[in-house]
Amino acid sequence: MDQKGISRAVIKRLPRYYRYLGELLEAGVERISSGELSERMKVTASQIRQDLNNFGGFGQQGYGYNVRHLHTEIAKILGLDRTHNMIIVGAGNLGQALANYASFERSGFKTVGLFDVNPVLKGVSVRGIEIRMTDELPEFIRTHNVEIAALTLPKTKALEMAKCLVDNGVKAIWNFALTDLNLILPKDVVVENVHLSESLMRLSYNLNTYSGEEHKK
Amino acid sequence: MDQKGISRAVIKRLPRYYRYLGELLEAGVERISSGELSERMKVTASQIRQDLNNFGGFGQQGYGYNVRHLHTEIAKILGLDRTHNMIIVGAGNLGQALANYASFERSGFKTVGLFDVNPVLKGVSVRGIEIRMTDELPEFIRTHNVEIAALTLPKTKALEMAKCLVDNGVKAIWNFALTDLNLILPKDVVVENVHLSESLMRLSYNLNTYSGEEHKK
DNA sequence: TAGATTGTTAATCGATTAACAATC
DNA sequence: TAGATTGTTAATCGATTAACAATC
Repeated sequence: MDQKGISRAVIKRLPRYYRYLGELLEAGVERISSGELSERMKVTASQIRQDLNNFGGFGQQGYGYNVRHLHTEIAKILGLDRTHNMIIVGAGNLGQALANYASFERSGFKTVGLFDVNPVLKGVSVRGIEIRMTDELPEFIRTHNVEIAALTLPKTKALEMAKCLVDNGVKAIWNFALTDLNLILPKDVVVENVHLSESLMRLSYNLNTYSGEEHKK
Repeated sequence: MDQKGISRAVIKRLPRYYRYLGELLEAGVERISSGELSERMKVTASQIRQDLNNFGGFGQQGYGYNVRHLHTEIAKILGLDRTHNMIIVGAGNLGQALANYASFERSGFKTVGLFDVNPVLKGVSVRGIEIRMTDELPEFIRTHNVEIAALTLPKTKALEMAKCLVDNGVKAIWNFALTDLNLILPKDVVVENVHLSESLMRLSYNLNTYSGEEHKK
């Protein structure tokens, strides 16, 4: 259950495997070989086999992989076989957008609370979740078994809030603020960054570089 | 101006350098050495020097890097020295959240239009931008010099819409839909994916793996 | 059994780090 | 000039791909 020393590159690819397997499952496909999957996903079959074998022998020689089984196993690896309670801290546009995203719930990420510092938002409901003030956070975290906090606050407030969350038992931060929380928080707190403006800059770089140019290869 | 063959890993780091340099600039720091910067950013000085030297010798022996100059140069590399017109296709929660994000504008990404298929949204304004119906897209793209389209539609509609956008001259897609557009679009169209649910799954994996465990090193 | 396809080892490729000569 | 720090080459490390023996 506890896999250590698996490279970040492998982990990054797992959700994509999971997605393709889900689609195959829906399409009623029972088995798939690494070769077939590699064609669909445009990666090498070798990579698929190497990646999966980090976690165990999910396939069978001469047969390939059972789609349903592999899908279930990857779900377990990613922790999608159980529910994770999540709160969203910062009920601005982005925070509310996340609260409205029903699809996270389907993967087991349940939004149990929505918080903000702005008193104007107090009591406003988003998809049935009432916005609370941040002074209620410590108690709420303890009483609601909160594991994950999505941080959708301006960078100026993010660091202090992150510390507060961690002090009160939050184990994972989904960080949308443009600051490197991981450099400041205890090492056992998991941080996943979504830095939208950096993503947009990479897009812009590629636009600069490839645009107008004939694509080689 | 046209850098070819620069690795994706380097590009991924550039926006972060840019951010740190911006902060130094604001703090009034004039010069910085790779060693000093490496300490702040928790990367090796070697990596910083290697990365920057892909684009030219921005430093000076015995002195280090001039913060303002380096900041400006990275901006140029990332294409932040000019304005990019962007539209947002899909005016749901996420689309509206992006439209409200003023900070993109500050980096030169200007939201000039907001589109949806839902007639209920027609004419609604978000931050002064009126929501239009998607049948107006082709003309709008041509007349407004649109380079970038943010795709914030459900996956089912994303592919068809992406094709339409590209047919009408969009060169870059900022893709929030959970589908691999890059596998289907022409190779000279730039795609940058923001797959939120995959990000959340990686967070969940790490939560599974590191939680409770004493951190080694 | 013969054919297919995995699991796994070995080879290659690319990215990171270390070292140091060049030079401001 | 002496000291500092870059730019760049060489060494190391890690990730990807290829190959093939194991096996269903």
